[in-house]
Amino acid sequence: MAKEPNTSQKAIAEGLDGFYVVDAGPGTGKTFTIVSRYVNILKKPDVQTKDILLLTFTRNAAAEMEERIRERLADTETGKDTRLVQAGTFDSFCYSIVKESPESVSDFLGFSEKLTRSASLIENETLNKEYFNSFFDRFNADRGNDYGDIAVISSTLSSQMYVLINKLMAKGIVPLSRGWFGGRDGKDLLGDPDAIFSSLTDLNQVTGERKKKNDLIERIHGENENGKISSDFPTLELDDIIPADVLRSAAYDDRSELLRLVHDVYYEYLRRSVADDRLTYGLNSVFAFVILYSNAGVRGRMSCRYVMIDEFQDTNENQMMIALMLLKEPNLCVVGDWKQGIYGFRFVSIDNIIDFENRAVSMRAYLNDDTERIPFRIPPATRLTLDWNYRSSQEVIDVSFEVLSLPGSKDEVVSLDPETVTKLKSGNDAIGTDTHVRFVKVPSSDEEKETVSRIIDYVTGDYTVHDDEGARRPRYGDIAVICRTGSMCRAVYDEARARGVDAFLQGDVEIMSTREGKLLLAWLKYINNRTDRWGLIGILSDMEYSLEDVRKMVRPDSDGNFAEVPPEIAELRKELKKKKRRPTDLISSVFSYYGLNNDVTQAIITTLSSAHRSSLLTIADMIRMIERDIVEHNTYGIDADLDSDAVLIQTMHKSKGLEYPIVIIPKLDQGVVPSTKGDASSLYFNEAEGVRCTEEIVSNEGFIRRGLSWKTLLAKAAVKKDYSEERRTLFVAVSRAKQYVTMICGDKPSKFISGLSGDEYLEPLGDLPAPAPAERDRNIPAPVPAPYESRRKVIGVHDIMVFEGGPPEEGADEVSGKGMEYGKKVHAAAEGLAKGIGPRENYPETAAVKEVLASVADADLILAEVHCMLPLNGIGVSLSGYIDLLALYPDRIEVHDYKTDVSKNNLDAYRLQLSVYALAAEGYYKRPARCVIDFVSMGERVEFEPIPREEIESSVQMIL
DNA sequence: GTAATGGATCTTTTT
DNA sequence: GATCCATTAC
Repeated sequence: MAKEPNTSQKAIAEGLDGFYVVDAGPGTGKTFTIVSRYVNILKKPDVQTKDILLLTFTRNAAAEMEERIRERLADTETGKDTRLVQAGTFDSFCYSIVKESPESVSDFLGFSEKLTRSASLIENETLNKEYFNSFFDRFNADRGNDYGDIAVISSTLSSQMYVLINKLMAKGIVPLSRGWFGGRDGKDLLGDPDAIFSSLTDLNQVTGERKKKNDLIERIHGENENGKISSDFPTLELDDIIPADVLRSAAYDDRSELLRLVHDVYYEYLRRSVADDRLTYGLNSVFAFVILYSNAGVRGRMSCRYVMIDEFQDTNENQMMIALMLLKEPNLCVVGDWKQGIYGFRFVSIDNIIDFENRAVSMRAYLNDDTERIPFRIPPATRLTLDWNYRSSQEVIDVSFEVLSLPGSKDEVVSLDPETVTKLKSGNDAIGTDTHVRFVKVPSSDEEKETVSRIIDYVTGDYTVHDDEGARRPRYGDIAVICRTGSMCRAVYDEARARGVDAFLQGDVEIMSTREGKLLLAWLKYINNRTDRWGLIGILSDMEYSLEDVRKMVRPDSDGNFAEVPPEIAELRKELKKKKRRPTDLISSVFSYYGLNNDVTQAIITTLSSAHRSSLLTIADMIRMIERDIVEHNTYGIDADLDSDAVLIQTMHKSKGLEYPIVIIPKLDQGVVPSTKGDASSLYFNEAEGVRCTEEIVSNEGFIRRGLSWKTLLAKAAVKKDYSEERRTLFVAVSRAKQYVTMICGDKPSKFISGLSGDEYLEPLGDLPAPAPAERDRNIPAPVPAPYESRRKVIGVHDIMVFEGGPPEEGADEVSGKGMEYGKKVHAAAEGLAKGIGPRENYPETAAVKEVLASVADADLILAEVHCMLPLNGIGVSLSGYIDLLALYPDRIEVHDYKTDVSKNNLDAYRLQLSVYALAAEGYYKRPARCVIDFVSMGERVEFEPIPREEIESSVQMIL
């Protein structure tokens, strides 16, 4: 990366006021430029950190951005208070907007129920779908009859309804008590019937489309024979043209009943979530929008003079409107690359960046409809382009750009406006001639094998990798295998492991379907209910008890007696039952009984304990959650161990934002890249068609049954395939590479690879043997031993606290004299107070909390609800928890924790808890910490020094 | 040129 | 079961 900005970087970093759209292709030094621009803005005499807001999408990107800004600010004299750099993810910023004025949501939507500041954001999508599911069941039972046939169909399509509603949220379309807000007052929900009609007309007339039309007629007649099509579709011969009135009724299909249903389900879902004080990411951003729209005070407090947004191609319409309302002055800089917009299926639209000016103008008009929310005219946007790529060789860059104009099927015509494509120049001069793009064709069954052979070839053959330290031979860690699908990733991974090639699968794994998941499930069932056969059977069969023995234990003999359960198991059950209220501890204990500690157990523990933290799961809840995950094939990410020298295997989507010297892209086969899959849902929403359902209730000759809507089938046929997003996905994959790219296809090469290669392919390498570790380049450090044993266990602080008189009540976070719900509310109010937000309700404790805050008013930095981690290296454990209040002074730290207890019975447990926080804070801020327990209900304060690390370690060991 | 037939292959998921 | 493409048939 250039130390001195190049001309285009400089132009962007120095254009400070006004609207800017920055086209930042891969490897163009985007972060560097944004950081420079940030510092330049801050250098202006009248600008403070609070005036600038920097938003991105991933936590990683936000953290990196913040870190690099801090680094630069440390070297730059700005004379400004730089403690509060505002850089974060869109979602976290939205969350803070929601916390700013949760009650506005109800005011706007007309609910009597109120959202509060202690609303919890549930990240786990399984839980969210389950919640929606039970809400939807109830809705259907109570009100299903009001919506006729469509409710009968949709009642079985809960998860599709959930997806649909989430898409509407992403588009900023919100139901009001009557009608819709956003989406042109709901008109968007009908799609574009005119366009549908005209392209349906083409089916009759345009050659090449005729076949599609005939297929459709055939399909409908076929379904008709099964009685699945309503009788109003005419009988047609294959070559007949479909009458215009038939096409018209398909395009302009009256869907008012369906829309009314979707509206009411959506509206009641919002109400229910508000009543339960429960947020998802989708709700969080809709509510943030609603609050900003309806509450001028919040707008005034949260808006800034300068806003910068990174990865702008990934914003949805809702987020763009939020961004506009966050501006005090017309100073907005959006940075992104439409060529890397690959999240269309999440209703992200690259039009935000491509059509930025027009969108901004029409959004402003819309948002300023009745009152001024955006206090300025949208200025003409300056478009700037970063044109030097410091990552890849020119050859790699050229091939990646070529992808953008390749048709995905024989008939597709790519319309690519050359104006919008800026060719990048390679600025990575070190590479020289050490670069290539290769194409290989092998029999389809050998694609994994060839992929692994190509990996081996790269680490053993005559290739040179150039990095900061100079030139050297490639090693496994330089290589990434990037696949379109998760299943191909797994296939390559299996082959690599089988051949002795170190590889890491960065994928989403069905963790609950593994042996680990199923064992845990069995134990949870058995703990929950001793007579749950499936619990005991699961445990015993894993222990290889014979079928006969198992049968005797779970099924009574003729006298009604059960055979005795092995004492070891019965004993363990007793032990585990005690940990019923500490799920993290319970789960870890199950795994440690089997000596299991690996990526999967790690992921299971993290998943379940974070789900527990946000919604207090009981054992029965966890059982349901695991079962649902197994049935629905739900997957969870597993963390990469980036230190080890291993080939990384990941999907194209996951590869975004990363770079590797060598990239191998296998399975460029027909139907795979580009993927020819469409949306298979019955109930769906897209821009062209609007909300539609492929199913309907059909009555034929007196029979009433669930059939297919021919109108929807026709409308679907009217939408042309567009492989643009597939092209962009491959563009992302190829542009990850710095030097070497190998693309592999099977017997049926896709249009993409044949277009790039001109159908010239290298011969397969066959079965290359993997090098023995010693034969690899001597420069390579010895391979890291299997990381499994050293994996760190993360335990919640509460799991090591021992309370007087037994563990706290079911689900309680901590003991509290006034009950756990009460404690939670006081904490939430205290967190609000710390951030300068007055409490909505006044608790007797509020005065005490204010006093505490007053006592730390002179601190440099006050943080509320800080997550902290204390690594205990001696025993391979990290303790995690949340600090209520952290006050940072130049020479010391104060760690506070509020307790609503009415006695000091649990002082020892709290002493341990705060000591963990204190040591964690000391480690982070490198200065001594003191602990303060604020018994806010009793109005007392207990101060002490943290207990030594060794004592904490031994407390942890007690529960391991 | 353009219908019919057969074979192969079947998603992606920041917070 | 949908959908692509290549092959065959006319």
